Amino acid sequence: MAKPEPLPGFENRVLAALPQDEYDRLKNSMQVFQLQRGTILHEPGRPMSRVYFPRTAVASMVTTMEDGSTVEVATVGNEGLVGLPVFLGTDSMSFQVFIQINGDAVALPAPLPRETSSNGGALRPLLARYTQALLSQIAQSGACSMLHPIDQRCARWLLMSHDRVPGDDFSLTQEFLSQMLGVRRATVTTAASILQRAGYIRYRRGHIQIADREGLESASCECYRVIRSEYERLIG
Amino acid sequence: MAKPEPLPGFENRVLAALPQDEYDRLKNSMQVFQLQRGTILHEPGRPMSRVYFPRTAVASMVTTMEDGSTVEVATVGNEGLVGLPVFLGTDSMSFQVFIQINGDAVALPAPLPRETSSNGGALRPLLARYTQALLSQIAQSGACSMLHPIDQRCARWLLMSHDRVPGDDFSLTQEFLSQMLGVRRATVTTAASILQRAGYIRYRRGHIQIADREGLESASCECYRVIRSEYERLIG
DNA sequence: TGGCTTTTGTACGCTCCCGTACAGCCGCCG
DNA sequence: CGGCGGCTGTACGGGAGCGTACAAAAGCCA
Repeated sequence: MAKPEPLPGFENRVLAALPQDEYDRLKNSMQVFQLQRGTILHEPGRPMSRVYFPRTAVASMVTTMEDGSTVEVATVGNEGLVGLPVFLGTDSMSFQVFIQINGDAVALPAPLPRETSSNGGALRPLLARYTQALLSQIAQSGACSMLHPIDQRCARWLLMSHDRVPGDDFSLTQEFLSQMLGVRRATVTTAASILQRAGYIRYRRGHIQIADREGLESASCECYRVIRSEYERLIG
Repeated sequence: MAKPEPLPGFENRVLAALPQDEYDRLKNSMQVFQLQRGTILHEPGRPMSRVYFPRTAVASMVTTMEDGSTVEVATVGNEGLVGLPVFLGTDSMSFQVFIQINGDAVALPAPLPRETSSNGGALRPLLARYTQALLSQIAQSGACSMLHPIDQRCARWLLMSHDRVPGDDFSLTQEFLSQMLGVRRATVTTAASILQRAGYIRYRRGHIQIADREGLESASCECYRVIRSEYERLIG
């Protein structure tokens, strides 16, 4: 299962699926943002003022518990968008969303141009199918973290990021990864060492490189394939 | 946090939120099913022929891994429906859905009457908000099972079922509950004993009674409240 | 170049839950 | 009313990951 081909100009896949005229109509309202790791795109409960369509950036949706511990519930990259609630009838959701991997994203203002959000356009059915794909992703990764050991989940996470990023490497600390996976930093160190010793990845001080993608896939659990094929079925 | 008031006639809450005329238009296509525990409402990948709106029945969405192990990803009762994909643009999803607690449900044929699924009606925005609530539920319970000990999760599960069922008791074996929570049956026994000794629940041979709801809530983790308040915000 | 900060490696005891196994018990059905 | 099958209680060793702690190395900045 090869890494997905990047779109020309590293476009967002949802926007790229729009018919030309609809895309053109939206173009005037679009704004491009360079986003740095840690930038917060949405705080739980706060109204959203923009909808972000990542191009090379990758975002994380996380829940925060009362004791402060956090877990990632989903990854959003160029295959999707941040701001589904805007289409689902509210203007906020209960997760925090922030940038995980530096890159850029296209944004639209949150109360979208009427013609776009109403029926008849191509955007709405696209978003509906993306919603279902996201739902599957969240469910599958939830199940995954209950049933599969940390090194497999680690491999899965790296593959999913790799799919959403231009090259073969990106910046990432083990500390950060541990928060995404909901485990200790030390646990990530062990898992990553295994993958590194096997030659699947290489990393040094906050920077990681996917060296052998096929190997990494073999080290991951089935969940990577399940999620990916669901995305392909629904929005591929 | 008291148990939600049952609707008159134990109606499904989504259908009950429809304006009278829209409800009446659908009424002709409705069919009532008595559903027994174990009845399968949807197999992964298979096209859905009906959309089910549970009234007193409760259903579970589960993922099944390649090795056969299963985990519940969501519970659906009178607050929602089984068959969202029909509204999201496909006709199937990647989970299995089956009946968890005996009861009845109203069903509509899967390619819904056109006037209903198109825009302008009251149903579609309702479903959109339910979709978001379901998404939050799935995400929160995923995070929950990573971070919270089994007895708290057990209490949460019981509360969520209690909310969706007419009385204070329902039939449930520890074996079944263990599959829902993704743990060993023996682990459930220990967790349930704790709750029973505290006087929160009473059970005997496949039958459980909620004896002290408030106590049970105190034994549950925050996730119950989080999920419930998100439902109230979105479709309350 | 040298020092400081950030990141990574590793260790140790501990807890929760697993896998497995078996015993006891309830309640239905013959 | 007795047996059988399904449900529940309990036990024991094992393993994965936790909390904590400290050391080493890599890069940044002065």
